[in-house]
Amino acid sequence: MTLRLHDTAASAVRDFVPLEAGRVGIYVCGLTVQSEPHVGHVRSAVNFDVLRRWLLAQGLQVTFIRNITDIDDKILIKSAEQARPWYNLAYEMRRELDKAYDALNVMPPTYEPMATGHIPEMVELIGTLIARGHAYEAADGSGDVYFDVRSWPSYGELTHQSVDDMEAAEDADPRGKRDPRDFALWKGWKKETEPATAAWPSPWGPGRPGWHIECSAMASKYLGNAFDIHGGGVDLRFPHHENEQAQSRAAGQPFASYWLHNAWITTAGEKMSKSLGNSLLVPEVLKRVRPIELRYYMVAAHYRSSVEFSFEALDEAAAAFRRVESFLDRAGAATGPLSMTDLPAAFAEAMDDDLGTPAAMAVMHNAVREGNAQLAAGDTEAAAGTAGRVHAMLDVLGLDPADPHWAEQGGRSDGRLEHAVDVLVRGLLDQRAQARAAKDWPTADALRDRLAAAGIEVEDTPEGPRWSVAETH
RNA sequence: GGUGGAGUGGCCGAGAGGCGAGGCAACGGACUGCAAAUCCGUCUACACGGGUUCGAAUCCCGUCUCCACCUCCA
Repeated sequence: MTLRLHDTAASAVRDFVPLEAGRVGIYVCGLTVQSEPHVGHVRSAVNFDVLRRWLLAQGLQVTFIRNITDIDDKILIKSAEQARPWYNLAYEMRRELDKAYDALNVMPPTYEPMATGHIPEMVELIGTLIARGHAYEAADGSGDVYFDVRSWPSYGELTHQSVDDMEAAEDADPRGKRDPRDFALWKGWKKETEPATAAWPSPWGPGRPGWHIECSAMASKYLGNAFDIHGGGVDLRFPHHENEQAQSRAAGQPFASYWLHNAWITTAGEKMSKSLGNSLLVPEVLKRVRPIELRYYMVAAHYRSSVEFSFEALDEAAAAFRRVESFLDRAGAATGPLSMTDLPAAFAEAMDDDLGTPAAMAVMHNAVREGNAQLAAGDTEAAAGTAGRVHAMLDVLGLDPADPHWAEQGGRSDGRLEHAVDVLVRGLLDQRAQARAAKDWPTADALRDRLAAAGIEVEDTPEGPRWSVAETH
């Protein structure tokens, strides 16, 4: 069985063969830290986290790079508006982003390079491009350096476009470009409007790097001139990834072997945007569902399908996940601590088929139903085995409730608090048990209603009553 | 104008020529003092019009609708 992945460059699903057996290098474009992350941003991170976990589950050694763009036009504009240094804004937003990633159990990258920490590498790469005749200094004395698109015949290859068919740029001010499609590698410092802290020395005068060159330089620094997978959101295919590939290859590097792109989370049928307000920022959504439930929602759809975000669908996903969680809870209670067992073959096949998480989820749900039936039949040994498989499947998806990471993220169990509440609830449940023994149903139901009013649900099971905090909203 | 993607049942979401993914909701049954949970069962599909085929949600042609991207910023 071979992992197959959809490669944008090939417009097809291809067998995945690492450049070096047993090792995989992945570069994923992170964010420009200019505003708070919304759920669309973290979807990309979650999708590639699933890819990473699946590769790890195959026993591969994975080097995972996700960058931070911490200098760009928007950061400069916003920080100026807020009258604070650009690096202050970038750092704050970076911390917000880290929090969101962490909340969703996205594994930290092997390295997380920041653009401003790699200026020398970018300057060197630009120098190489100029020396090879693929880049030039702007004719207008601005200090800009541009990539010469016409000098690279395969430009457009990644996104299957021809330069001549591209919409002519309505660029009234070509700013010293030879062709309107040429893009900036280096942006000369604009003394009048930009702070001196945002300019670095270079052979072409003070300035800062263009967006595309950052990723080219950082990818090769940490992964080498040739690496396996480059990922990002669909919007990055063009121009960003097309430009990256053109630059790196024009500099003589093979660059990425596979290009993976995740689709959007949309609202009202459209790409998320700030005009929709704050409702879709990650902390906002996490007021509604637990982080693990949000992650489930994201993993339940295929990474290349756009997902129409709605709170109703989110609630449904949360309900579905609680069913799985409830099975593991009850299986654990019946059989003792659960361990992971082997992954079902159908699950592995689904994951190998371009990370078919929907089909993989279906396998997991079928196992839950089977396990529930085993529990109902009193076959705890079989149920323990099934629960072990469910654990293993959830682990690959980063959704194992037993992962201590979730407890730190405000999961349902906080040991001390739960114990304290348990003692209090047990007292009431004892009273209810007495009432039930006496067939005093009104009293028994009144006690249950009282707990319900406090947000505690009671279920009677063959092993006695269980209580849990209601998840309704 | 170019490039890429989408339209599936009450809802969310898979699949990509034949055997109805899965979940949520609803309804019926079992279980329960009543519930809850669980199990069993049931219902509603493939945007539209043609075509190919023994057979089409899936392939072909046409049409409609929607989305994304098209070179810092726009």
